[in-house]
Amino acid sequence: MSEVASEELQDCWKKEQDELAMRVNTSYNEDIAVNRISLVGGLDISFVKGTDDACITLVVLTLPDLKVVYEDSQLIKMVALYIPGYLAFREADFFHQALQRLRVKHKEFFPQVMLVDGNGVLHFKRCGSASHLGVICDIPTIGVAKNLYQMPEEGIVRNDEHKQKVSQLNNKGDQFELKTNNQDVLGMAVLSNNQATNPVYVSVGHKCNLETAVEIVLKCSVARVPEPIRQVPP
DNA sequence: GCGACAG
DNA sequence: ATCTTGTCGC
Repeated sequence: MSEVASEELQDCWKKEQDELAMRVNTSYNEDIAVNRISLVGGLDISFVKGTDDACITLVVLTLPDLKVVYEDSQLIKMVALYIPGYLAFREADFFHQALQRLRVKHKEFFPQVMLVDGNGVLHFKRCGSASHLGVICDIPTIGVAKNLYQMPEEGIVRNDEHKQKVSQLNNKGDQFELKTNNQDVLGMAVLSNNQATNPVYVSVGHKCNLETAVEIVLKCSVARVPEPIRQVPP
C-alpha cells in the first residue's frame, strides 16, 4: 500500500506548488503554432492491478500522421499517496527522468509539446500536473483530463447545467468553456471524437494558449483520448 | 463527523 | 489507477 503523505510533506507540496504556479506561462508561443509542430509527446502511467507497481510511459508521435517514433517505458514503485490536487507530486520526477533520457538518447525526437494525462491550469492553484511538469522541464505542455476536476468554491462543478452542455456536444470539435465565477476561462470541454458521448477536459499546461492547446488535442485525436496519451501496447 | 476530489 | 459484456468499427 502507498504510504500516507504526512501533513509536513503536504505543506511542502503546497509551497512548491505556489512557487511553480507563479512560473506558469499561458500565453501564445509561436514555436508551437499548430502548423509548425511535427513531434508531439505524451505521458501516462498505468498501474499493475491492485499494486503500487506502475509503468511510466513516454511516447513521441509525428504530426499529422500520428506515427510512434519513440517509446520509453519504465517500471517503477509508486510510494506517494494520491491526493486530488497534488497529482504531479506522485509522478513528475519519473516523467522528468524519462524526458532526460530522451534528451540524451534521441534528441532529434524531443517533442515540441507534451500532452499530459491530467489538468494544467484547470486547478485550484492554476498548477495541475501538466503545468507542474511544464515548469520543471521548461517545455510546452497541455493538460488532458478524462474527468472534470471539480472546484465547487469557484463554480466549476458537474451539475445539471454542465451535463446539459455536455449533452449538446455532438461532433468532433464541439466544445464549451470551463469558466469560474469570476469569468476566468480555465479550460475547455472538447468532444474529441464523433462517437464519444463525454468530452475531454483540455487546459493549458505551460508555454501555450488554450486555443492552440485545443487545436493540438483535436489533431491528435482518433479515439476519445488523444493518441499520445493512450495506452501503448507492450 | 460526512461527502466530493485529475490519476 | 483497477474491476466489468458484448458490440461496433478503424
